[in-house]
Amino acid sequence: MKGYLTYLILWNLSQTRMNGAQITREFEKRRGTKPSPGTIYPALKELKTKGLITVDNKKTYSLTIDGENELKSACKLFCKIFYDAKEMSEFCK
Amino acid sequence: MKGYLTYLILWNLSQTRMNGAQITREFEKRRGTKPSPGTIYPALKELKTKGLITVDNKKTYSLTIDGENELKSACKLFCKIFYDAKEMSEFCK
DNA sequence: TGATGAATATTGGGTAACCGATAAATATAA
DNA sequence: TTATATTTATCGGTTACCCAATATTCATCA
Repeated sequence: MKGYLTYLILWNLSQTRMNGAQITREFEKRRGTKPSPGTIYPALKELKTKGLITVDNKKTYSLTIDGENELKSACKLFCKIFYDAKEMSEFCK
Repeated sequence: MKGYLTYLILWNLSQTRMNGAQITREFEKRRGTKPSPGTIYPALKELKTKGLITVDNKKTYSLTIDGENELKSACKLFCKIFYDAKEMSEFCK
């Protein structure tokens, strides 16, 4: 299960502003394992380059307007692909 | 968003037995675009090699016991990673 | 102030995941 | 049967995705 990292960074930042370490902990909760710094910071850098997130002087990241729009599209696609996620959660009980 | 294909093949086969063309159509519905045959058949082959699915003489694929167990674990992980999928679906409305 | 740990960042890959092109097998029907 | 479409399969290649290792900056407090 790869490929969801960037998407989840945007999603997390849409809920609350965070720094890199907080994002890392968030992923640890979700996946069980900590993502490597070599995973998280290049990802943040790329998102910044694309203008989807911004950083303040305290290294706190937050979504831009473009980032929110991007997340919205990604979110729509996610929900379309996994439209039956509810049944999945029943299945694995 | 990559990495969910194998997982969704297992999930689809847990719902109903299917051949390669049907699986392809299922993905077209979910993603909007058809996966290439170069995507779907090697994936099926690998799952068969791993003993997670079987094929009958009509090329109809179905889950094995191992496949069902594997799916269950993958499903649990999926639900853990995307535990707030419901809020996501609200977000992108 | 200096030291120690935490957070941030970069670099250089490795490989899983997927695709396009092509070919072969199978089904459908004319 | 012949022809046409559909399905199945393989192969080579590309890239997205992520990691480990290392370096640097920052924060905290003795």
